[in-house]
Amino acid sequence: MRRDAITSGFVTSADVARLAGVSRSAVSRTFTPGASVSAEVRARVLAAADALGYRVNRLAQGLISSRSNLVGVVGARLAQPFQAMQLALLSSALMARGLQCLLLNADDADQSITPLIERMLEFRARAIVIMSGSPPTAIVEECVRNGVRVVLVYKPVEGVAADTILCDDEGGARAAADLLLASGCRSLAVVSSGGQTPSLARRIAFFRERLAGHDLSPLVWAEGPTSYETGAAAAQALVPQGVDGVFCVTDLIALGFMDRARHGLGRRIPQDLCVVGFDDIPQAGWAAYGLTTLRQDLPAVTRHVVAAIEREAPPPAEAVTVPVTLVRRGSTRAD
Amino acid sequence: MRRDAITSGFVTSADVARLAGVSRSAVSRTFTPGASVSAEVRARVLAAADALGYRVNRLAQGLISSRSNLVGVVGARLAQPFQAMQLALLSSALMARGLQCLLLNADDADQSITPLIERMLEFRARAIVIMSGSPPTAIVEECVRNGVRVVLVYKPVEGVAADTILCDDEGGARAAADLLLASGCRSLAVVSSGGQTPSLARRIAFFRERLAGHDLSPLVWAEGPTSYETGAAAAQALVPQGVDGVFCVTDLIALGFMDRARHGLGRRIPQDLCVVGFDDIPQAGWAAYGLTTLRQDLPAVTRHVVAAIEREAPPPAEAVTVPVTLVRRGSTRAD
DNA sequence: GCTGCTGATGCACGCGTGTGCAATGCTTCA
DNA sequence: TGAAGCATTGCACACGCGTGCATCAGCAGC
Repeated sequence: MRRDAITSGFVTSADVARLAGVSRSAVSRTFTPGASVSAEVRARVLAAADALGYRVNRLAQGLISSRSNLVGVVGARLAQPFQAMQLALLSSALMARGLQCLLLNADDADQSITPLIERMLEFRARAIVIMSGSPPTAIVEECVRNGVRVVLVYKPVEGVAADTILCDDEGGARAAADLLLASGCRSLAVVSSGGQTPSLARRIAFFRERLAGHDLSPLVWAEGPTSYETGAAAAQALVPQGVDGVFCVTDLIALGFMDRARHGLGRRIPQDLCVVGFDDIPQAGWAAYGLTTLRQDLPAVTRHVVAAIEREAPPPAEAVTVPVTLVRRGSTRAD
Repeated sequence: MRRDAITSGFVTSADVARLAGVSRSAVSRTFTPGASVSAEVRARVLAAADALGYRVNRLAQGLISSRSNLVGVVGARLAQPFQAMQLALLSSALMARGLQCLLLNADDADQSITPLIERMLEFRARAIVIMSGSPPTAIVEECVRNGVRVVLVYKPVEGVAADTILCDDEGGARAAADLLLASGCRSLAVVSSGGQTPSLARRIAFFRERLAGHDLSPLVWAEGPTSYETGAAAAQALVPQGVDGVFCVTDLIALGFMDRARHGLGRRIPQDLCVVGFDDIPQAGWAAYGLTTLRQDLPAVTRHVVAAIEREAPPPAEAVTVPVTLVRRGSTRAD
């Protein structure tokens, strides 16, 4: 008993072929750009397809080519401004290229994102973009072996044939240090979270290194999640110690720091305290804050990700580093 | 020439069967819960699969069952806090149920999201969640006809067998009006954006209706995108007219309004001006704002969405309305 | 020893699509 | 007119998997 196209279920190319009075091949070719079909047959097929509401089954299509248009995107803390911006830009760019964005939320994936990557392999994804979590080398190698491109955003993995995109943590941290020093701050601190991602750790390290060149050593806060609340907690602990200049490795942390310093501890910014952030999320530019920060070039990052996915050649041996830009606002003093 | 499992490409169940010395059926049954396989064969198969790095092909799996585990999620302005929260919660909930979240960014889809839904149909998605845009009735009906569940979040479509989830715009708008009146505000305004979604339009309407019961008529602002900047622009225009109480249909708008009123126009909140928002995004609770707002129960919305996807029975005739909660903070005066 | 039953296993088919190959018909050129 | 070339079309196979059906071995009960 054949499926009844009227009653329910999806219409297949065989249904269309029957109605149009042609072979199934003709239907397939009609929807395949560059295939050889006469204008007359094409018209009949299109009419029949339209009448029946035919939609090509991409699952079957992917089965043939043994590769889908799916791109797995692994991310976490998607509700936070920076990650949300990243995802919005990336999903938009992928769609523009005809790629499907399969979103994998790593929030509940304690410890390892390996199961998420495995799921993408099962879907024969064309590529996997890692925006969060540190994938074990083994699983990345399995992806590469199977022809699934892996793009690591801010998450370097050693000795693996995957595209890696980094931002200029070094230049950013140095600029932050230089600006705070130029503002006359001498009692400095750097605020990060307990979850030390490679990028955040580098920002701390380069900031400290730069200060060490001036024989200064900042207080270091590295507890709690990467959140507004962590910034507030850090301010509560550090400001009473006389800190007059802070580099927060994330804008979100910086905003929490500013709020607690001002509204809880009565400090004036930038008169009593200078604050520098990192990322340039929209809230940093809001009038209540005016946070001086290091802007990440997210469009550039997105372009690199898409280029890595579409490139045919193997990934370059070296990571791409995207520059950051200092955006001066009211949370720091003019020189 | 058969594929060489060592060299490249994905391992198939036939490869595993060959190595384990069993039939391909045995491999399939090993990975099918509840199927009949002896412990000895299962062990051999698992060993072979592990040695070869076998991963079941979900594309082929979906082809068999003619239904995938994919859930299409249509959203726009994903970088904005509220939408980002929605997406974060939904993607997490879907993953917990073993469903895949296929993200469709509607930002570049001017006018119609129909092409996006069509793409989901081609992937034989199990369900489609519309968080943004107004799908034409015709395409929704096609989804339903093909057994693809459609869940409309805040986007009612008339006369269609789809689950619809609304929030209590009426109760929220009334609570906002009542609170502003109780605070002694008499020169009121309601601020929205130019892109009138059904939900936002209802908030305006019910707010006006409530005030009309007190013989009051608010100024209405409805221009620009639903953004922080729109709130600032509205403040610039409305505050000089003597407005002393504002209902912003979105927190993001409210924060822009507050910032301009305070830092640009020198008004004190709540002494000179009371502001009520809607949504309760994280920023509303930040110390710099303390925005009184109507909290949406996003976890409840998410639960309803997931329930609608998993339900076997046809969707209920009536929309589900999720209540909102008044969260009082410093942007309004105590009675 | 024979029958009936149960669990394990393999064969073969179908899911919906793309495509190589051969056959067919038409056009063009000598 | 005949041959060659080209565009078009259908047949048949392959993609990787799940599963109904038949087969078979093992075992209990008579």
